[in-house]
Amino acid sequence: MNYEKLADLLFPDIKRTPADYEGLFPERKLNSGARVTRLGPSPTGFIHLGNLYGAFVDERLAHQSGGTFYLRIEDTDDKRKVEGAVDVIISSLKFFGVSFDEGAGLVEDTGDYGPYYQSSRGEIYQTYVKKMVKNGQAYPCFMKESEIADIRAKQEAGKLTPGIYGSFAKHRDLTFEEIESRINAGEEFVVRLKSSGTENSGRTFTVCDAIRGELTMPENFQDTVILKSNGIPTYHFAHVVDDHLMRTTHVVRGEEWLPSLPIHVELFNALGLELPVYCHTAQLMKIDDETGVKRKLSKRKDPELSLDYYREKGYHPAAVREYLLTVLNSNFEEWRIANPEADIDEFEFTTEKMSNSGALFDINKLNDVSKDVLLRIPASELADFMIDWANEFRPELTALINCDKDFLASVLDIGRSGAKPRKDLMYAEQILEFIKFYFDEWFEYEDALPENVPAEDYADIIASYLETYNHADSQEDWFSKVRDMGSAKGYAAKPKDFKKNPDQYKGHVGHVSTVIRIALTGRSNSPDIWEIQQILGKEKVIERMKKFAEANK
RNA sequence: GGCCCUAUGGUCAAGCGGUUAAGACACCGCCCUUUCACGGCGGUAACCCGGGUUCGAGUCCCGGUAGGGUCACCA
Repeated sequence: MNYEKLADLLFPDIKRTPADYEGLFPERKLNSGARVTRLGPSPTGFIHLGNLYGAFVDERLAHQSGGTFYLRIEDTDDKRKVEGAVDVIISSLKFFGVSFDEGAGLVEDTGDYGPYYQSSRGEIYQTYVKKMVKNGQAYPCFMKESEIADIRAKQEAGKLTPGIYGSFAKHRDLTFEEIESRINAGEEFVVRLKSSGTENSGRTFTVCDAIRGELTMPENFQDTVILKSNGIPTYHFAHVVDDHLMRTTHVVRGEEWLPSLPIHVELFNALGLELPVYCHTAQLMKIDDETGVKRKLSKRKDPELSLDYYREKGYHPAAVREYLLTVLNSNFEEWRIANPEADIDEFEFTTEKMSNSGALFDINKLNDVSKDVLLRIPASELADFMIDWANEFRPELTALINCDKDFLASVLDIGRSGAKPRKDLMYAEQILEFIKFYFDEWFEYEDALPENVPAEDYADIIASYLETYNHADSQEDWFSKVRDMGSAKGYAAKPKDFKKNPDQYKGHVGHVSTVIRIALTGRSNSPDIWEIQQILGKEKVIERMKKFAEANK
């Protein structure tokens, strides 16, 4: 077989050689130790927490080392393409603090290693495929879908390893004349790798994975498709060519790629290219609602794990990032405890500290992390965040959107200063519930009055309260008035007194406060009454008291 | 089914041949306290199983078992 002639027959229009591209995309000029990483999403228009988790690794690795992080769109499959998906990917990631230095962009690509859409790189891939054909490392295969299905059926029946390899690779040794006549007859073909491996050869290879350490695997023996009949490569081939030409140093991807690593290694070797450092991340998992079984996050099944879901819920991006980092690097929490105020970027992220078993997504933990993260964000910023959130996802919340920002900030800031700050705030939707009673539009009596307070006391307590109410009172003065008023009506000044002698009192000062609290907030639980009153203002306080007294005459 | 990865409390996890087997979240109790939250103290709860190697194994080796992943002209 004259492979050179074959290569020209298959790719008459490809005039360049790999060497040309080597010159076009020279090694990057970066400091030693700088890492080049990439995110290679397929534009399905859906991006979930697991994607962000992976993207975050790429981003940290590159930016921590003074390297480059770029975006490459892996759109080699038309069926998966969704209009506008790239915009969603870029803007979602950006919202969560992951931004690219180079690559596919909203308006246009940036960077010297493009194009960054695989669909625009056909000629490049074909140049490398042509070289492999020329070297006798790849061959055209004309098998039809039905033929392949038949082979598979036979293999399954005979309990053989499925796939196109060895004697199942029927077109591996077609003669030049046969190939030529099929092509002249207009037959479609794919190009397959002519694997140098054989099944059960016992030959293995070893690669060093930055997360998992040394991995030893059997050699590949499948004649995998590298170029589809439409002239676009499969993932395997595109990965090898692109990550080489774009000079990626670290390939971060999910562990689901581990089984195809032998293919990639054989391709790198066949092309005489250096292997990147692989970082196969463990997947974020969840318990399947129906089966109760732990499994990796799925695009279809888990819409609640979509990044949009967290945006809609109103999780602050900093909280999501911080949560992801606690899952990603086992020593992060320790570091955070030691450096409570430090910027997240100061944490030194390492692949070695990454877990290699799949972590279950834990909403409890996210919420807990979020409380601390929000505490570090100034109230005015949180006010902006709330308003932005409402504008985007809850436009019907006009009372919030149009409220006075300073007012909102003081509402959000309640009890947050001091040695033991409150940690009430987790995410926008929850915060909204938490602060709703400040707004007349949403104010309502949600909770029941305390049982031990007789109904005839309700209005009476409020009336007495208003008699002595002085908005300028200090917190201490205010409370001692409440206490005195309660005592006069037969309520213990201290809860302990009531507990000791429950028969001597109607209740204790806490019950009296609860009546006031409900009058003020509609709820039996709230932050400090005095502070709320200060925020609401004198008129509003009196108005609410009167309203309550009226309703409980 | 073949191959690959993984295996410490409910969850996330330290641990690198000798520890009373950390810590965080969740849960429970107590304290603080006018409610709630915060905070403090305490508690329940774990090395998948079986063989080796070793004076000694969560830790090393070999078998199982379980879970996950993967076996496309999808990525």
